[in-house]
Amino acid sequence: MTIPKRSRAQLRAIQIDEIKRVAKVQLVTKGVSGVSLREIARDLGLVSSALYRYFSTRDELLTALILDAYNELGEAVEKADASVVCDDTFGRWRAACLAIRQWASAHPHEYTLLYGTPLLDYHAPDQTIAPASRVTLVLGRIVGDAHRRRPPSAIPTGNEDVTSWLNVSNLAQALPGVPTLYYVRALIAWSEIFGFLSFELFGHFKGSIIDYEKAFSHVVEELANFVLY
Amino acid sequence: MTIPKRSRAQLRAIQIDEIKRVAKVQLVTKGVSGVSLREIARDLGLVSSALYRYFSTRDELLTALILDAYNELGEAVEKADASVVCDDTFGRWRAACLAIRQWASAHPHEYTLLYGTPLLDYHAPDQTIAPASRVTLVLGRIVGDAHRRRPPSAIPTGNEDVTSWLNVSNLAQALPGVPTLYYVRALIAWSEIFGFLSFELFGHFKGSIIDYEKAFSHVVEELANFVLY
DNA sequence: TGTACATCAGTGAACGCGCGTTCACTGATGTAC
DNA sequence: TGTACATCAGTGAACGCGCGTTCACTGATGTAC
Repeated sequence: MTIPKRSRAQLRAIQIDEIKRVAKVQLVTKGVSGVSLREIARDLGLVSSALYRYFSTRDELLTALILDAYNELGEAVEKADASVVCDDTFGRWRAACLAIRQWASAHPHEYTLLYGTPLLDYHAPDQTIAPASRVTLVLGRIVGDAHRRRPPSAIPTGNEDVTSWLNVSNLAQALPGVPTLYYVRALIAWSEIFGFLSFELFGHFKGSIIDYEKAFSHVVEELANFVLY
Repeated sequence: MTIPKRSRAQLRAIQIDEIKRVAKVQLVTKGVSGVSLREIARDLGLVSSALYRYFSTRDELLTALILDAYNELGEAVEKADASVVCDDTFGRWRAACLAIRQWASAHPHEYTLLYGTPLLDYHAPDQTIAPASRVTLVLGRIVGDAHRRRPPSAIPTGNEDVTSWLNVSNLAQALPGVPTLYYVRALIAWSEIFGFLSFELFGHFKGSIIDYEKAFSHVVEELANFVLY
């Protein structure tokens, strides 16, 4: 009987995963404020100070949870987008949006961690920017592809100067090939997807909507007509 | 020198206002979780148990804050709507939406209390339903008035059965005179207003928007075209 | 108009609980020569 | 291949702090007759 030997680095990685696993259970059952280092330690049969070998502060642990959540969501949406043939921009839009809702429904507390009230006294480190952008980049690419496929005659023109109130260079990067006139629409579509899901999860649609999945898919269609063409 | 005599009922009302005043300061400076009965008592020079004469539990105090916030916002929006001549539905829509944003910007923590992550272990009593509906009713009435003024020829028709996934009787009441086909659009417009404001206040638009007020007013215009005509 | 009694605001002590973080330490595992 | 030293996981006690809620009580204010 040989004991499988794991290196310190391996054991360390395993322990970090264990801590995050238990923390996520607490997140799901009691919300962010219920994530407690002392309770994690208790659950793992450790003394509370032992956790400081892995996370030097509670905020650092929360950051890890946030990063994981952004990456999970981002990966789900990227996969959904990739599962539809590139030319079918409407299908890609639909798939991406449904993937967002699916993830949010399956992980309401993680969703809340990302899109609910920001944590007080918590400041997201720069680390989180890239994972947080994954979803947005997918949506922007789809909108961009849709507009690149439009006949030039169908492209609306306008002469309002938008540079004073929108960050055009940033949006141009996120929405490649999209006419400036559509930037506001893109921002609306983007924020409406999450606005709808927040309203759904936070209970503001109670009494108005019976079947949320069906309602959301109609919303997605309306938004597609609004932003893709 | 006569001491102005106040009845017990008057003194009680004054004390309740004082407690709420201090609680709101805590709400603004430290968020909901920072609202502490013991600290309120300290601020007022009272012993903590004295507060139980006025609020039998912390949740009851929070409910009072929520009610006040809903009513403040509702009143602001009702006034904005009433300040525009009734026939000008676009003007009324614009005024109402801007009033929402103005209130949210001026009271971000109260806004968060109403539209951010719901409080854990807090269940809103039925009391809050009516004040919470005030804003929605104003918006619904404007949309309804807009549709009632449309020539019948311009009213789109569709034959999709919406009753299985929307609460039609409820929506018919909130959107008097609005064709069923527009219910989804109304829900989108409604949730987008708050979705936008949440994204703004919670920092998700950072890097995309420079002048939020101007961006919001464009959003309001797009939504008006989307939902009023 | 005065007395008797009920109501109610506020006191002070206590219950029982939670938390993040620091620090000096033991003992096992890994590394360099 | 064996020894010396450094690294690191985990311990246990402590610091210093917070909270909501209950309960028996005092003393002032209001009410009914």
